[in-house]
Amino acid sequence: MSDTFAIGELGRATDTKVETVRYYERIGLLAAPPRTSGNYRAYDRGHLNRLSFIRRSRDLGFSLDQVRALLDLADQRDRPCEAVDEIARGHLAEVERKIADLEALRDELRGMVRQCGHGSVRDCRIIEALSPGDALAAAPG
Amino acid sequence: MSDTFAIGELGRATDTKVETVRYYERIGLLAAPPRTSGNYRAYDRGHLNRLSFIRRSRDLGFSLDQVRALLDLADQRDRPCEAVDEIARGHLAEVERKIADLEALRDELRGMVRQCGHGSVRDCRIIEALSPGDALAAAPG
DNA sequence: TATGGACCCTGTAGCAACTACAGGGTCAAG
DNA sequence: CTTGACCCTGTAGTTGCTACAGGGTCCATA
Repeated sequence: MSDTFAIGELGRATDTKVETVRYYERIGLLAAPPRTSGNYRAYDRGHLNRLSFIRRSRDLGFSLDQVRALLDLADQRDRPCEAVDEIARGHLAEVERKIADLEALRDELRGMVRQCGHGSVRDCRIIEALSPGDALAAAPG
Repeated sequence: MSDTFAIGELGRATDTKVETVRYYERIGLLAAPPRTSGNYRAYDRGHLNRLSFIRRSRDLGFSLDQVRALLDLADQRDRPCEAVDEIARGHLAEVERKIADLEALRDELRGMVRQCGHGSVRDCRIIEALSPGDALAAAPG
């Protein structure tokens, strides 16, 4: 029933390592809380909300800079939320690009793995696929 | 028609920054070439092949450690290529996992963006989606 | 009252995989 | 003989943490 809590408790409540909480404070993402007489950080519910927001955003893949911007925007409750939308859309576009890249990658890897004849490295299609085309001739053999 | 070339040329030929080439040398991925009288690195076709292999592997998302392993294996030409196959398969599984993660992420982001009513931040669904459920009550406002 | 263990503090260094200087040396062209 | 493009070494920065080392605090238990 305490209304403040120490860093370990905060970490457990938000699934965040203690070092990470201190790191967020150091880079100015999470406000420094008041200290107890023993110099322990004393967090309150506001900090908990803030950190939850940060962690959820991070889980969704927003960068720390994006999280910072989102936090700033979340505080300007009367402003139009276009900027928020833009950050989210930008991130979505980024994620979609990454997926496309990874899918191309996956297809190439699948091709490589499929062609592997389990012979010797000499005839390995994977090594071959990774080697430069006309340069093989110059390789020591 | 020179049979050796300087680091800049090597970089251009493999789409690699000069600093990156030196970095690969420093971490022992690319053999240190002989030097000219003026202490310039003098690369030959073997280095070019090696670096091409490295870059192609990196483009395909292999980690430097994986690349190192692939290079070692590629040199053991008489060994069976199972180890190569295993690295490729492991990497493929990793890529597939990443794609699945990103697709889940994308769906969540799409949902958020779709619901944005372009009103004020106060009513922003995106911010809401990022905020902890029961914690909103405690937010100032 | 002492002591043990769980927790907290600061500060620094490490991870991947580069990238970007600073402060110099080399080399070919004009 | 100077300009400018290139090269050299060494170090520090990037992102987002994570892992110590070397201490201090707090609370329960003997």
